[in-house]
Amino acid sequence: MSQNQILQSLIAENLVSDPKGARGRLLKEAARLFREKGYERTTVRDLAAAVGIQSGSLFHHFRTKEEILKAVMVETIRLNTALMQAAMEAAETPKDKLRALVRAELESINGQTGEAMAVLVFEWRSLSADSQADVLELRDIYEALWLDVLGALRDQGRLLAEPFVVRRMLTGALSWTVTWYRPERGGLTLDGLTDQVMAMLGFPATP
Amino acid sequence: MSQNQILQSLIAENLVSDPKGARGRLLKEAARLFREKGYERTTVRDLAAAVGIQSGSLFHHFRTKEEILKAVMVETIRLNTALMQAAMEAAETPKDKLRALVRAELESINGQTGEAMAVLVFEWRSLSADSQADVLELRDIYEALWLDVLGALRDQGRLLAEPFVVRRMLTGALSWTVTWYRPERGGLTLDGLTDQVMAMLGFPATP
DNA sequence: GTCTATAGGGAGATAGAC
DNA sequence: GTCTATCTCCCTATAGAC
Repeated sequence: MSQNQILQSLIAENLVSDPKGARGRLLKEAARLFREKGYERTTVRDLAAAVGIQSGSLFHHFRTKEEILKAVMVETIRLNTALMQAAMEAAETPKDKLRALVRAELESINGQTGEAMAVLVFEWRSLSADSQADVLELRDIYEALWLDVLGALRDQGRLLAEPFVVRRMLTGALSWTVTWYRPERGGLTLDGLTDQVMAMLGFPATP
Repeated sequence: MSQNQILQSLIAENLVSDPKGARGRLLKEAARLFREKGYERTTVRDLAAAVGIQSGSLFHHFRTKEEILKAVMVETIRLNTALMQAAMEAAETPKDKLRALVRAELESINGQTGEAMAVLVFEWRSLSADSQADVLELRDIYEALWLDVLGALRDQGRLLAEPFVVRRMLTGALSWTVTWYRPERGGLTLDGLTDQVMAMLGFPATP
């Protein structure tokens, strides 16, 4: 399945909003603004203006501003879990699966859903404790994918560190790329960056 | 020089505030609150209450709230640059120097200055563009230390990836530990965590 | 150097017309 | 489903007394 087909099927199941609809467009703009200015500095007036309505009208779609933040995060995790699963299925060996996961996460962070992924990392504290608990449940599915693959590499003796530590280090390292990686400025492509991450972990690029 | 001696000499040079003085205590509380609730959600009333004064009195010490954020960041970088330099001087080989840097940065992030280090990472966007430029200058000195060591390892053929990419990955990975690493809960000591990071990079622990 | 009091501005959210 | 109008609250920062 292509990335677009995955998105379409999630929309059909009502797990993520159609980016063409009113709700989907708002969430997309919200992700952009939250990433750019931070959740707190983004006002409901900013959000409304970004989709061309008045601030009062927002509250027809969402009860509170925080509900918007939560929706951005929930839909992002749902989409990316599906993308990761698809990326892994195409790979055969644990090493190839790891590469697929790294590549897919870098793509999530630096591609179309990058703004929402950055929000997930940097605006976490702005989410209420209750909402955090809900979102964490979804995250566990996603993390299990990684731990399986890293565990297999560890069993093969090709990974010297503990899988759960490596996963947490990679979470930080890959998320952080959003602050510095600029593919459009030339230099490093997404595949090149993936090669660098694999090389850092001791897996030389196979040309 | 011990860590405490380094701190004392920076205080003597007026490069960081004495934690016992009024300014130093405020900055320490500010770091704690900014880390806990975020800069935007922390009010000047919160800051004042944390040191037992009224909000209006704060503005006798700092002209604006943002000036407090900037001071937290500047003093943190100054202290940590000095700590890193000292940590490196004690090591001989590039590998040992890398370990010393990793250990020192993990200690900065998870030790006494951890709150301020986390603020540096997570509240960056809350700093005005002008202040960001000032702080970035200080950061360059700090980063050069890392690139020298990673470059030496690369020359030795013991590092497969590009030094500047590895440094950025490590910045993310090590900063991220602040969100999950809890030494007091047992399990992993700071040295153990350092070993894990080194192992991840392909340098087995030497017992 | 700290206090009290308050100015001045925006913030999130609501109500009811269309 | 969007508009206008507005409520209420709380934020940063200032002023002047002590």
